[in-house]
Amino acid sequence: MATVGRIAGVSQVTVSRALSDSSKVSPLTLKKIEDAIKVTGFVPNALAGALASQQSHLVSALVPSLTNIVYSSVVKTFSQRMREFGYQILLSETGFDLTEEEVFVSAHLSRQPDAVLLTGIQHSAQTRRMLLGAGIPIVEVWDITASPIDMCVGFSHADAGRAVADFAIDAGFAFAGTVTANDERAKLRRDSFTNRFLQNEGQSVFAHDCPGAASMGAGRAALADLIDNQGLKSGMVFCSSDVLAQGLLIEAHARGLKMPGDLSIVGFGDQEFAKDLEPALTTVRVDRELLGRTAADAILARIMGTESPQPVSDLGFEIVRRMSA
Amino acid sequence: MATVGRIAGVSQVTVSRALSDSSKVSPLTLKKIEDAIKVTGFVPNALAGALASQQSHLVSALVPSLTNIVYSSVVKTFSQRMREFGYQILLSETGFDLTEEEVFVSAHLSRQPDAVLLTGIQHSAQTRRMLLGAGIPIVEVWDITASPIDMCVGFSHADAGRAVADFAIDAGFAFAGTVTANDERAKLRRDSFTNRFLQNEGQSVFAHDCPGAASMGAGRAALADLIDNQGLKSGMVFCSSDVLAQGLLIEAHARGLKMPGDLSIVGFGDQEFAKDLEPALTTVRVDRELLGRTAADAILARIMGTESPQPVSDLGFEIVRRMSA
DNA sequence: TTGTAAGCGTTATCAT
DNA sequence: ATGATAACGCTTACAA
Repeated sequence: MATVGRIAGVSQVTVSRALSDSSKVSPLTLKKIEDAIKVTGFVPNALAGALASQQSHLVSALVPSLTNIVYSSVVKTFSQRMREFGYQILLSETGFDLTEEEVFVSAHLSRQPDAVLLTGIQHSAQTRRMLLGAGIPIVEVWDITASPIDMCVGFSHADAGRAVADFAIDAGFAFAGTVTANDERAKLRRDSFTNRFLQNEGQSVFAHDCPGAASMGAGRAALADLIDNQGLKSGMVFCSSDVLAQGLLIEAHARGLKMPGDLSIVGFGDQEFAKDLEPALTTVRVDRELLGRTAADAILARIMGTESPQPVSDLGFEIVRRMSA
Repeated sequence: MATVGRIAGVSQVTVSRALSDSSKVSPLTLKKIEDAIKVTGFVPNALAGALASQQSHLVSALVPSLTNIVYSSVVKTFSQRMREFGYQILLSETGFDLTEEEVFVSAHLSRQPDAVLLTGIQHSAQTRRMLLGAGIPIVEVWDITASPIDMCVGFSHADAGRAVADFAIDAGFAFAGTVTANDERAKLRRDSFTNRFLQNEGQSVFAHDCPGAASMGAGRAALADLIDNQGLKSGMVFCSSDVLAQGLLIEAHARGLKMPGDLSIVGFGDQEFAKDLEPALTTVRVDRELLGRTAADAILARIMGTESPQPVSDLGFEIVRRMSA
């Protein structure tokens, strides 16, 4: 900046002003400064700027998985919205591990982010403490709780599980199955589904828990297990994700099963491909774009300080009935 | 740090030393400092540290899409590897747009990253200039060129297209089709496939270019177009991604087509689900984990300065023959 | 082993 | 409208 100033014939501060608010310098000097910047190829040092202004324009985001579109799509809209306001995203993958998350939170916080986006409402005590101590807007997404660290935007997984159970009961199923990936929120849905189903007419629920992440292969294996080992003969199976459900669909096809005749399948997430499956997948829709945007807006509202954002926003969900169930 | 020092009864520098290299302070003072840190809940300011040391321990990564697993899986392994060495990732989505990329490069560079990861070898002149001027390791992934900005790791898309054409010729197909998403590298594969196929026994190539990103729905629509509008009756169709190929598979099933009998389909990427499709998908395997790790290692080697990394590494690809072709 | 002093490249506060 | 000066919170000589 000093160099740019020297070339433009002004002081370093004037260059700083020109860059942060061009209306604060005269048109003539602005022009000279712009020229000097072009000549030198000057790129401002945002680190120094952040240090001096106490505003990093950096937002930290922690997700369980970068490769799971369910999470990455939220980050996508979140990033886009934050970017409109000049924020960049420091992104890390915690892998569903609270201890890892703690390490990342600490590392991210040291970069002085202006806000933090977390996935889920389960965090270690130390994580909560650090976050609270940072004194910046914190938003937890994908779930809701009456006592967020700061703010949260999501929906009730317990409600979702129950809603699918009611759907199954209404459709007259006596038997059901669950196929669940290794994800806390998925387990929550599974449990509330099972409880509700059994409390109402449901006779029994066959359960298959996938050891790792959701994948089509895991879905195929799950249905094979349910049928071959657990003796599932008919009914509706509730999968913790559309990808898993797709695996079941393929395995069912391979076994010559009719859907929904012999077997009904319900997914979760309503990913783009769900409607294009054969049969089209009945699933639970969650508006992930809205999730990301709402999270961003909650943070922005707090940063701008104009409107005080509501601490918890329940975005709900919707069962989309298609052909598979 | 000054506060921590005061409590521990030492100066601020000593605290800095204790944190950066605990062996540089006496065990006794180290203990006192550690206690003081615990009491105060002190978190070092990485911004100030980076400003002073000229080392941000931040690495910038630019990808076309966050939600396309093909790119996110590379970022995943890249991040993991970089993290082992204490680097964090500033990630942005450029959306296949060179002008957007330029804006992001400039924004990222202002944060003084220690290295940059770019996707592809096509960049605006201004982007190249800024990157070169930054004087840090730059690695371009997913493609190779004899003249990278700094380093590149990937494979030849032209070679891949030709290899699939040869595969088609060897299998005796006279007719072929291409289904291509709106991605420069995919178009490159399509063109070299088509040229090679026609130069050798191939009679004609039906082409469907998807307007937007790859999706299952786009794949279904593509096959419908190829058959209903373009008159494709048989042959092998080369898709620019496994997701697209999956869409073709589903559409073909829905039309009662036999595969590979009536139609043969080849995907690209060998995503996890490819082997679990019905029929299992013949596709081109690219080792994305290796890609991410190699990119990270190239950067690390340059940063450490011990071994001088080779500027371009060709990781190749492999046609995985399964049932669909 | 520890401390002092200078400096990293900005922004903020006051003057002028 | 512009400039001088002091932070911002660290690291890196250099000194003790």
